[in-house]
Amino acid sequence: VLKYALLGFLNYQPRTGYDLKQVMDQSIQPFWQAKQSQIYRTLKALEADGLVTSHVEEQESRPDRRVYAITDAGRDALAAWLREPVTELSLHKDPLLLKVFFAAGMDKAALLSLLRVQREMRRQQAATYADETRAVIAEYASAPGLADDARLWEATLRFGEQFEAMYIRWLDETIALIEKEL
Amino acid sequence: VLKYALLGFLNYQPRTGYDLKQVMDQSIQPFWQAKQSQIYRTLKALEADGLVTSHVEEQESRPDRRVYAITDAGRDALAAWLREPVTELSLHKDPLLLKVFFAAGMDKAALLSLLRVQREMRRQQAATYADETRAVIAEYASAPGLADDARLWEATLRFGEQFEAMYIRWLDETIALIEKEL
DNA sequence: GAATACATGTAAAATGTTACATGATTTT
DNA sequence: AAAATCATGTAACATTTTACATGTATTC
Repeated sequence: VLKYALLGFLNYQPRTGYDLKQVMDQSIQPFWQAKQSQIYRTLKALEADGLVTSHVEEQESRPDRRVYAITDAGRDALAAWLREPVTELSLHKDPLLLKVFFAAGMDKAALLSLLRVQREMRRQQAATYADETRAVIAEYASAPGLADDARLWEATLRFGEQFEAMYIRWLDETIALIEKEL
Repeated sequence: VLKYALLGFLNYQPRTGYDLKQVMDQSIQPFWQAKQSQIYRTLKALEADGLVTSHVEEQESRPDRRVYAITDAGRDALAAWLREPVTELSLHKDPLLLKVFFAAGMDKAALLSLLRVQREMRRQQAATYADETRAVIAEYASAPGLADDARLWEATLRFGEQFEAMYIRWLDETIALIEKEL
């Protein structure tokens, strides 16, 4: 799937692996993530498949950049993927919830601490979406002809915000439960 | 992390790889999943590390079962993991949201269909949690001495339910947005 | 008669993470 | 002067998924 995320961004403009990592972290982070090294590897695979091309731009005082651009075949592949139905549910893997599930044998104070730390991290993440991610989207949206795109970007950002809000509500509920009843 | 999930279940009672797959799918599915083959492999790794032991039970007319049991070292490893702070945010990877993000070039009707299919899948998942998962938890909770455990199991189940409810709300919102404004 | 459940596993491919490697520029 | 950021990537390792492989018993 990372392939299509990269094609999606390259469909707007050519970029380097480094650029792609930046823009992914600033936009689709709530529902897709990839490490730098994986992005480089996937770009090579895309090039081998003829879905992108690349050329090296020489630079002074910085390493040369390899800039990738989408090809017509790449655009076709992206469009085909978008049309494909999504038949599976997305999966969430969460070590914190796993710990809560098995926490009966645990010290109550330790469990509460785990939940409170997580609450702070979630609050911070929600703030990042509300400030930074929203600003990045607004900036990209200012380009002409991207009004429809921006509407959809905002919709996905709202998903991230609502997810964090739900998570924080659940943490508050669960902290209260443990304080009172366990 | 799967290691600890398996240790967590084996800490209640010995089980086979097959059993573990069943119980995982019926309880922690909202926040952890593993394939059968991965479970078998991880059990072998746990045995090599001395955290579980196994013995073969012969059966007529069915393949022999290899039953795994947790060791003292395994219990220690589980307890140590539970105490470890969770420093990272859990990540959600969702191809549907990725498609929405890049859907500007897509046919409006196709996008709406994608969202409506997802809505039905989420509704179904929420129903499964409310009926089946809740029943399985209630059954396990009826065993003596598991009242505290059951409280925590229910808390994690509520997370699953609230996640699905949030997702459905977001889908309704987004479907309405696209119908009206795009 | 076909599908599902029971019950086990291996092999290969794909995906994801961590560590290594380099070196300039900018900030503290 | 040290640390962080910009900018690029490779290599090794770990995890996860998919496909293959086998065979009985029970249910639809």
